[in-house]
Amino acid sequence: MPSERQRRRIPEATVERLPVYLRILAEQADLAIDNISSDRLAELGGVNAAKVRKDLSYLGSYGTRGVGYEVSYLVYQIRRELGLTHDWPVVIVGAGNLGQALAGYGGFGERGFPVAGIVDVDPAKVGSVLGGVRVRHIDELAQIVQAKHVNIGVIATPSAAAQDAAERLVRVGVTSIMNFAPVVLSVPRSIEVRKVDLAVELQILSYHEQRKASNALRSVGGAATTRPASA
Amino acid sequence: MPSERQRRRIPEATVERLPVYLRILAEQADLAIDNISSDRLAELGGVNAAKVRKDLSYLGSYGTRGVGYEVSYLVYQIRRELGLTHDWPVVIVGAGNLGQALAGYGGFGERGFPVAGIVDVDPAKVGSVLGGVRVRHIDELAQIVQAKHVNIGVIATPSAAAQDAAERLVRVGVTSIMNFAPVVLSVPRSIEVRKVDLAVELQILSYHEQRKASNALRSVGGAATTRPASA
DNA sequence: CCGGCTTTGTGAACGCGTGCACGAGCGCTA
DNA sequence: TAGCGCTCGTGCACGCGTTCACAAAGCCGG
Repeated sequence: MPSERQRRRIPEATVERLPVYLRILAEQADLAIDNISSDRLAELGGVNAAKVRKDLSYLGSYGTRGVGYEVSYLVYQIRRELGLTHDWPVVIVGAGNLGQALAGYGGFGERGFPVAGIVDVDPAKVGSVLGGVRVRHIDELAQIVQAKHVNIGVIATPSAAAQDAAERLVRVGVTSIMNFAPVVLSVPRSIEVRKVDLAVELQILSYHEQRKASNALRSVGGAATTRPASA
Repeated sequence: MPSERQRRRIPEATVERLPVYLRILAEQADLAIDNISSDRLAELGGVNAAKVRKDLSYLGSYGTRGVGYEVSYLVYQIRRELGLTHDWPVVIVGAGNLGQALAGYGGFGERGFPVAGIVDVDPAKVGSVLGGVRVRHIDELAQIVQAKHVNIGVIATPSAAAQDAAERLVRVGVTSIMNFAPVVLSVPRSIEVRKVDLAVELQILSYHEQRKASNALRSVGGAATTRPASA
């Protein structure tokens, strides 16, 4: 008999896909679909069916052969594994353009990540209200984090202030950081950091665009010299 | 003699790191540092030195043994490879909270991705000005894309509208898409899509937080039963 | 109750990315 | 000009992630 909580480590690549499955499954549940095959889930998620099955197998064997997976049960299992059985309040550092948009974006709270607070160094910004949350001074960070039991911090400051923001967050006990500033943060190894760098994403797209362009040029030039006679 | 343009394909993993190197190198150039070793670059970028050298070797061999890399030349080479020798105008679809923040965020233009236009379906939003760009109706998408030679589109719509936005973008000739909506887009294979899903990022952090918490619990419980007598 | 159909779960092979280790090459100094 | 120290470039091995392919297992119709 396998141990009930065989908490074997889940590969990082799988962890990154589980939220996608979860969203799709939740949508299916809303459509009153209570059973789904790995094939269908793979199609909706844009991935390989074998990968879906292997990913889900890390949670335990919750499928039924010949039938598929029970949507609601799978939703429950994924939510449990991702730690989404309760809310994770987040604190946003930086009330500039991006910080304001994040605070105003309702999607966070809906998905279990309510904005516990937003702080800024600039006294001029303190006091204004964004998305129902009042901007407070960064010196109140510790108080917010402790009062609301915040574990996750979001850095939405300019690049120059990001490292300082990270250090403040770590100092007050935050252990996970989502960083929007285009800098490499230096933090203790125990702190989990996810970076979201829009410029990097655009530059990757640029690379592929440039590649398409130069390939197109080459194939035009190459066609004249390498095209077979009439095959 | 190796061909001058041995355009061997660059691994995707490397492509994703080149923008980071580029940013660091540009910073070093601003500090009047004109030479850098792979070791130092690795340290600043938070990666392995061997990886840096291997990544850069895909661009050609532009380093000098015993010395390092010439910063300005490397900047030039990376920019060339990423297709950053000229601007790539982008068009933003969706003038909601996020679209507004993106348009207002100056970082795009600075880094070579000027906002060529921002469009929305909602007539009430059309006409207002965000970050110096007037919001136009989505029916004008084709006109904007053609007039400004846009190849890259940014989807900042609600989930329900994202697929339609993607199809419109593809139809008017956009071939790269950055998607902020939490949905899997269905587009032709030739279209490059990068997704940026904030909820997914937070859920990944949640997983690690939950893991830390359950590990802490287990080690406390386990210590009571498994701690050796006095070893 | 049995045979066929469907779909899961997973062993195994493959390919990509990472990191080590070291030879090759360059500059500096005496 | 010779020797030395430093750093690049890369062959190689290892590990992770992906995918195929198939046996195991459940459902259903006759």
